[in-house]
Amino acid sequence: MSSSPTMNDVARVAGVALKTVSRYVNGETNINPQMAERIRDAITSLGYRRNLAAASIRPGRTSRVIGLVIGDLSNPYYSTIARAVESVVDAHGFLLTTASSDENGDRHDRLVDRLMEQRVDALIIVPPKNVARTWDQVPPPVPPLVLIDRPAPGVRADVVLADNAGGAFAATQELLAQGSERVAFVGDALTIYTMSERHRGYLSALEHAGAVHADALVHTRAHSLEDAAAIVTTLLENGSADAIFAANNRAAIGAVLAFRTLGRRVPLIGFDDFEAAPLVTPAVSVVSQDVALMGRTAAELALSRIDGDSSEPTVHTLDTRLILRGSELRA
Amino acid sequence: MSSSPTMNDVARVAGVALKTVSRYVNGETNINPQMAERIRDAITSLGYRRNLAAASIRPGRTSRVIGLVIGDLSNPYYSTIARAVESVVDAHGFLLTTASSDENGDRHDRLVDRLMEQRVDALIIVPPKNVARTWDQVPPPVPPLVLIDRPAPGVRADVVLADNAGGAFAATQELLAQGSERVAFVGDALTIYTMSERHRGYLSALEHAGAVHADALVHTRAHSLEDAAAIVTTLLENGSADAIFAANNRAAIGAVLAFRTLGRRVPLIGFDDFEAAPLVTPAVSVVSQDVALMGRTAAELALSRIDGDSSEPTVHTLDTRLILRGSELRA
DNA sequence: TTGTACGCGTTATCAA
DNA sequence: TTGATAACGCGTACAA
Repeated sequence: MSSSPTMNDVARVAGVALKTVSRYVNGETNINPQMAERIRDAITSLGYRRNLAAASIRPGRTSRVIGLVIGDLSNPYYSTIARAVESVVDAHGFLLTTASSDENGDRHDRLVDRLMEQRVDALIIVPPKNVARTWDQVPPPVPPLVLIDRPAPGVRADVVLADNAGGAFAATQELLAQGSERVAFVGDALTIYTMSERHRGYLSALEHAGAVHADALVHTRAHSLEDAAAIVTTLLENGSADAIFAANNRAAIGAVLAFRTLGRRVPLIGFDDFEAAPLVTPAVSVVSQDVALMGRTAAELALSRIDGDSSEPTVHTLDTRLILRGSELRA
Repeated sequence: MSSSPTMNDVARVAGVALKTVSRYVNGETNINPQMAERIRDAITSLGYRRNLAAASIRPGRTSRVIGLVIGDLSNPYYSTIARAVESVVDAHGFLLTTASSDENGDRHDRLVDRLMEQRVDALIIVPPKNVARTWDQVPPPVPPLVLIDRPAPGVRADVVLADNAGGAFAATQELLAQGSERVAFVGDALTIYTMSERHRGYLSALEHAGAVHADALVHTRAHSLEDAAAIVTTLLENGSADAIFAANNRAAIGAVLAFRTLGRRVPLIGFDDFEAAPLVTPAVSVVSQDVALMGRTAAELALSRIDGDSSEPTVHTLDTRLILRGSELRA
């Protein structure tokens, strides 16, 4: 692996000064056409390529790379965000470095530090469920920061959220409107921001309709498909619930599996769409977040901060949409 | 946004020489404990952070970033690859910059150029379906290169492939073993490497069993769910096929939709697993590729090349696995 | 063990 | 319009 030709090599071969090559490479116009041609020839004959890392250490210059820290790139929710961010920043000439925290606070912090050492121009982040270090412990300067999906304590950053409470409200309300009277909440721990918001919307809809609210109807230990399926099986067998609001994907799929095993079902609405939802029978109704829009919005916020916008940080709460496919109906 | 403190600032505040700070930061041992403490204090009080971009331009030093160019990060196939690559390279201290080509050759080449200008230590690539520039047109030096999913013309690079032909052979053979006699091939254009391999395996199984091979059974225009559904509908309505080998995800899902609409079905096996496959009725049998293993293998190859391994490039063909869930059976 | 001086590839200043 | 020279932040000979 021979070493790369440098601007100096190009200058030497073209018989011009270093700075002239720099000008040519950076597309400046005030250049003699003959020199330009000599430079062009030297570049192609040497196979010269810019060294952006070297360029980026100059004062006022940046890496034109944006860092994204999410939970797990192989999770469709996060990969949709990543792709949306990539599309927007690419259109502005930025590369995207992606990193998965696995929701582990220490790992998240390590990745953030590494990205800052790499001098990314902005950080777009999904805060980990298990926060280790808070942002006020991070010494400045910190690059422009945008949070997705969840807020984080003690940060000065733009935040892009889904209307979790509103979506849960709409789903619960729809189940009640279809004649259900005891709607169960099946989800994960309420210490998770999105869960707590969805739970809030669920309670609010019950209250709004004057419907039954019993602790036995709220289940916050559905950490896996299997957990969710077991919970739903119990709910149906003891007849305590006559409809289910599944507060995330796993809970919804678990409910479908339980229905299939039991051979009977109750009205169901899930939160967050998934590939299988329209394909199962009955097709699963969901509260849909526009995940790609969340990514695009975050990317645009990051770019405008890079551009120098120093106005107060904003919170963007994006609407959710209730997609009814049949599973919300009584059997 | 004030500017970052540098090693020089730390040296000044700590009252030591620049080089001593460099030694401390790089974890060298031969350092006076008192100086080490003064340096540590200066670092925390200033909020000093290394500038890895600056470090990387030194001769013999590298960016410790690996570039990944895939088709579309929001596609589960690619995001699984990306995550697997990320896990492996992260464990070795590398960051991962991911970029989506959308299978567009020009875009792919642009991204490759950009990543090389950023001086990534290796490139892991899924060649685009529409190749624009071949690798022998890229001037050296080129970083270590690993190809995933498809070969590319004129490259010196390690390649990681799935055994597409073998998987298709096994699927077709299973359908024949279940008593089908006219197995249709529903897929995309045979100009796509993986499609042509799967088609080859399909033909080979037919020949091996002495089964019917008719041009009317081979359909290579299933570019979307809808295309596939239409093709399968026709095949069932005119009775020309009594089993379907769906050569990719979209074709398999399209077949399921057609079955549902028609109210009847024939034995079906798809290629490449998908989230909904076990959830629909009947659960869809598939040829499964270990996509994560492909990513891990590619990452390990890249790392060993970075490590200096300059042996001949290798081709790794990973086994596929036939997962039978019920859809391969006669109704 | 610590420090000096220089170079990495690039861009910016300023004079020619 | 072009060029000589000085940074940018860091690591490495080599000397002290």
